Amino acid sequence: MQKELAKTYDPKAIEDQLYEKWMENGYFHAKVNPDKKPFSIVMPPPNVTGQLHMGHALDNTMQDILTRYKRMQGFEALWQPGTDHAAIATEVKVTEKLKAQGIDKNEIGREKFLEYAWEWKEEYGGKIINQLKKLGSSADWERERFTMDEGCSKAVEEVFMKLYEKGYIYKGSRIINWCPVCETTISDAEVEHEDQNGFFWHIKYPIVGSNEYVEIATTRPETLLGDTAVAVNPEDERYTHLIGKMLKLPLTDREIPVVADAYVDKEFGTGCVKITPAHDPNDFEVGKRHDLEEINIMNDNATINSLGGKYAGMDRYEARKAMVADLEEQGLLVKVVPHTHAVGTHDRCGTTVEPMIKQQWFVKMSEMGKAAIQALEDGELEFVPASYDKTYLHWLENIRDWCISRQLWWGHRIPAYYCDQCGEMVVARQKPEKCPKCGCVHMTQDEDTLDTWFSSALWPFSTLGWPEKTPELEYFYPTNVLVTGYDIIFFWVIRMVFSGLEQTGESPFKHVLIHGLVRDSQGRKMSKSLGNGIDPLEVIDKYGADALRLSLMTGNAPGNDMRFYWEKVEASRNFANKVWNASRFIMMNMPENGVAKPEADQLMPADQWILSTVNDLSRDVTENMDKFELGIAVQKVYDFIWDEFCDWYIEIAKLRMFAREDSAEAAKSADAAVWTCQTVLSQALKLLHPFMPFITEEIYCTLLPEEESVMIAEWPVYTDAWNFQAQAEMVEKVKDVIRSVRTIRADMNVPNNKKAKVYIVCDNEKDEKDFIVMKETMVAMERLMSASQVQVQSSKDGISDDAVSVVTPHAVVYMPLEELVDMEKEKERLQNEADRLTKEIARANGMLNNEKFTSKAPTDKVQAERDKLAQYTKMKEQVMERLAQLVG
RNA sequence: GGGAUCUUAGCUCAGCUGGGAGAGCAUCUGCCUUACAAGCAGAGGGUCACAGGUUCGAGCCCUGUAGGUCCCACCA
Repeated sequence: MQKELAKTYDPKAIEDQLYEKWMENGYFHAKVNPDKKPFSIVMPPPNVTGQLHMGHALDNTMQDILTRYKRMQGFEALWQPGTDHAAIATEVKVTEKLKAQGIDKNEIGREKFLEYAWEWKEEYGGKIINQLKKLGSSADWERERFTMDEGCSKAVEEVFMKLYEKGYIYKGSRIINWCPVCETTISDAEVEHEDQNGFFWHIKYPIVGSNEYVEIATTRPETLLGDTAVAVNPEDERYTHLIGKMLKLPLTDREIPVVADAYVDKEFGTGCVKITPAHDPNDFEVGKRHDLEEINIMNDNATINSLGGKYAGMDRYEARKAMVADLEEQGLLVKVVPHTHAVGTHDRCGTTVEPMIKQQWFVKMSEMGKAAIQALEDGELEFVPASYDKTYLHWLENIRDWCISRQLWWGHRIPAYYCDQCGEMVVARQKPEKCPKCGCVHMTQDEDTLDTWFSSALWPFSTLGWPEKTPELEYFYPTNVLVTGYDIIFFWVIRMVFSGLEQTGESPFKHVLIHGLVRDSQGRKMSKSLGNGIDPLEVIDKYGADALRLSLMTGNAPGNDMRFYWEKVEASRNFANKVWNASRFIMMNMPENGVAKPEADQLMPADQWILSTVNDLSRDVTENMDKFELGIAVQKVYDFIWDEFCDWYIEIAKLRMFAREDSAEAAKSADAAVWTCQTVLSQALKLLHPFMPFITEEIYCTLLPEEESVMIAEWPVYTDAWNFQAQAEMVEKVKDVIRSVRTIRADMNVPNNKKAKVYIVCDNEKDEKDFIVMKETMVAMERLMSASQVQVQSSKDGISDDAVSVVTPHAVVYMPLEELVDMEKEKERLQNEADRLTKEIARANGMLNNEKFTSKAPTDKVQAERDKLAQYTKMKEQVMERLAQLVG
């Protein structure tokens, strides 16, 4: 019994139910299978506390498409999912939640806080995963991982130990980026530079033993308290005499030297730079070169510390204000000049970063960075699009050591232990029982945790069981593709690459498929503060997941940003509806017991044409998929289904299906048409499935009740059996004629119900024969042209002179329309056509008369041009002949 | 300061290794033709930012200019 499709397409009615079915049948689960080739993708783990946004929707749709495609191609396809603990993001949220409950994080302490954090994770961690499921994601949820689960933590510990033992991880006192609000260090990648309007304060630093002074310009006067020198360029004649002299540091009782350093730009500012080694990365370097004292003048919350004299306790900006006022009062402030400059801010909270010197843990990047560069240059790693190569290389070539310690609680704790008694440090997998130096049994673990990206850098192999040599690791690693946005290349992609290379000796993936941002309709970034975010779940609720997915995939090239439009989703939904109704129509016309595959001679040219077209389509789409041209691939499927299959083939096949009862012959023809519809549709559904999994599944299983799922169906492969070149050409000839007739009728405002006889006149036997065959086999021809009758003949004998005519490449079409024809208008139309052809002929002649073209261009291009010339010449003759006839 | 990228129809964007400019939406004209008005059939609309160059041939390759976007960068 044929199952029927609902009358209107309602995604809500099918999506959840189908997803349930897929889960139950275990289609998403991938296992080590030596009989199949592996294909694997790791999902960029969303934050446990995250909420699905358009970026996730795009990212995961692309991954799902690739996974489903490969799975259908017969690969053992693993899409490895999981979530990220997202150290600081989560810690901030948990802290805020506790605060709302009147609980102070610092009062309850680390252990208790972590309990709350885990509770939070348990409560919200599954949320985003469920949202991803709504999209149709076919990830292997049985393998879901978490960056802080036991295995991943083991991998983190292992990597830390190995890098430490190799000397790649070290602890050192360096200048780092400090966020005074989050009170933690952050890496260079987490600092966002934004131009801010500020000032240049020009300040006098008196020269000791003289009435003179040097003038320095600074954007941060409060750091003056930490100055330990003033630097000038050694070649700056204005100041050479001062080098080595001492200056009186204003507002303090300290004296500081003038040093010479090439870092100073003579042309910029006053040419004198105050040096604050403890609060500026450049000054830090200068300080090292000149062995200057490093004076930290700030507390962790960016208030001035006890070294700041009267300013102690003030916030950095408060102190700035007070100090500027004092300088002015003392006559040491020369001027204040407005100045815009780049200020480093913390990407998470927007706070201005304070450079500080602190003891932190670092990963030495030089060697691993080089390996990562090499991997790209060797082609072991490829970006799609390749333009991101430069971004990647440039970053790696300029990479600095990675600060990995964070003053947070939520994360992997650094496996370093200190002796309470002598301070000896031990880095070990297990807490040492006693100090190896003094034997003290009281060892305390380092308070800091690791940068969240330290664990996600290991994601491609930690999720597969590394450091154990698991079968999964052996089979699925390295992964094939990584899909992600360009905004996290630095944070994540690069770190995965060098970590993978270092730990496994292989790049963790071959291709990196980069996508852009989904912006709002005005091109703005979607953000909470602007309130312009579109919730993917709302889109799914209104239009279905398939419509959302299609909208995200069409008309967009890799790496490019795209804008979100509801209109586009609507268009996608309309396409879904089109597919739905075409399928419904086919099923409505399907005999109770289905149809058998017809004998080869029962297929009409039109049937062969559409089979041939879908055959070509499968080849083209596969090519695009393999090149990651997902947008182009789905566009081709869309065009095929709508334009070729629905608007032409079904319209052509309709009448044969309706005429089933007429005769035994008609029944056979109807069967052939139904079979072709069913076959072509099922092929098209397969090609569309990776993009629109739900609707294709629902239709496929209804259309082919014996089939279990389109998900596990075989991806269409080009076959010679469906190569019907000649028949395809015949159909195209007829389409030309039909289109021409329609255009003429529309131009002349001929109502649909006014049928006219149509004469197709061919001047050669081949075309005439083709049209006769088509007329005999394609019963819908008249209908598609609103013709009362179609007659194919070799001359215009018997056609009245006042018929309208149109010249097509393979035939001249005549339509006697009697009183409806305005002969003047008809002449004008023919004249326009003649003019157009004249131009075409001139163009073709121009090319062919160019000896350089004929000698240098590929022969097929030249031949194509000759063919066109011949055709246009013929067509023009026919137009002129007709014109002469009308005039005469 | 360096780099990337973009500039194509009214709007949003495609356009693969160079060989006669495309889609969706919008507009206009006919149609409720018994799968679909979330539809059907037609139509209009582009010196592919500008200027050079390479080539038989350039939206596509090269150089420069203008404008936009983004990334990186230690000019205080």
